[in-house]
Amino acid sequence: MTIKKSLPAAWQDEHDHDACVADALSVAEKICREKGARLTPIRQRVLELVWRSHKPVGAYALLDEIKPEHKSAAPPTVYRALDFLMEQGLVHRIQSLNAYVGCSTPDHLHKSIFLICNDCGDALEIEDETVAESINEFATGLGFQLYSQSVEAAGLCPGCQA
Amino acid sequence: MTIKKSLPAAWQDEHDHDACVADALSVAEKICREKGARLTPIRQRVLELVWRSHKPVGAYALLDEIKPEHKSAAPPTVYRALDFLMEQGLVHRIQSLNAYVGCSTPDHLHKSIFLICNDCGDALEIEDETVAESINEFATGLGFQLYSQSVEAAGLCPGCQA
DNA sequence: CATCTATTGTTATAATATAACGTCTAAGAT
DNA sequence: ATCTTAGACGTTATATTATAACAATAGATG
Repeated sequence: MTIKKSLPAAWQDEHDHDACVADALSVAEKICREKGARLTPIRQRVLELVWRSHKPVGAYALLDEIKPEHKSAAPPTVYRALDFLMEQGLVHRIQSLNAYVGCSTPDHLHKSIFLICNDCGDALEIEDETVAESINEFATGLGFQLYSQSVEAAGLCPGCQA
Repeated sequence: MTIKKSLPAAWQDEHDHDACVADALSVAEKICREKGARLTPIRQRVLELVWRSHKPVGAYALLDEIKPEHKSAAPPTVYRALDFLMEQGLVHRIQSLNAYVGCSTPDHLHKSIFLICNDCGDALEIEDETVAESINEFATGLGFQLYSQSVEAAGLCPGCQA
């Protein structure tokens, strides 16, 4: 199931963001159930907030949103939830922003490229094997054993080039 | 001029690191002279320390090295120098580590991939157009105007797989 | 020399992230 | 059922990374 389209339209496509979030949550629930991972209320709430933001969101911004409704929330609360969600592949970290986004296609393992708009701050996740495979070939050719990779590009999205 | 080889041997190749650093400094001097950029003593020293480290090095580690010899050094001292060096393409930032490395081939613009060893912490810069071009095609196809890109891979280098 | 701009000094603070340890809860074992 | 245990969460403190803001100085340029 694909939640966000990896297409030019994706940047204009604001239509059913709430439905998107709801989908993401139900998919997450299913994935965690299958893996025997516990999607606790805090974790679920953090995931929901990450998705609602729909732009990469910082840990402390999430904390600010959670605090009113969860008095005991502190930085570890959020970071633990984010760590869990990243382990489950439900959330990605955008390294260049120290921020987090919901994974568009959490139902299967994949490599992604992020296109990050310097103007509006939106990040588009592109599921990709081409680039991933090139990187893998480089690494293999050098005898390097690859565990993970991060590909982030910055620039201007179509809507912000005006 | 290529300072560090982008080859498997690069990981074993400790031979003439001092010469490497000296080369890097003289190349940097030449580049700055050509551009009319001022490679001040502080900036030169930071560049040298980055090169001496030969692994990605954090800003505060650099600060600790500079303080004894430069009493007025403070975080902005280092960050300003790093910003300058990055603008000149003499240093790269490793996003996944919040750390900095000397650029292997500062004499010309290029796109790089970093292979980062999770065990020894070494980072190998690979000059690359293949991956860069793939990313560029993705971006262009989506109407995205690309400014910069960051490709980092983590794993185990040949020497650390034992 | 006068002026202007880039660089550095200095202090303070923002922003991001983790350590360490205690408590509680929920799931499986007996 | 209750015991046990591992994982989750609470809590406090602190580490790490980075920038803001403004003053002082040095270098280039006319």
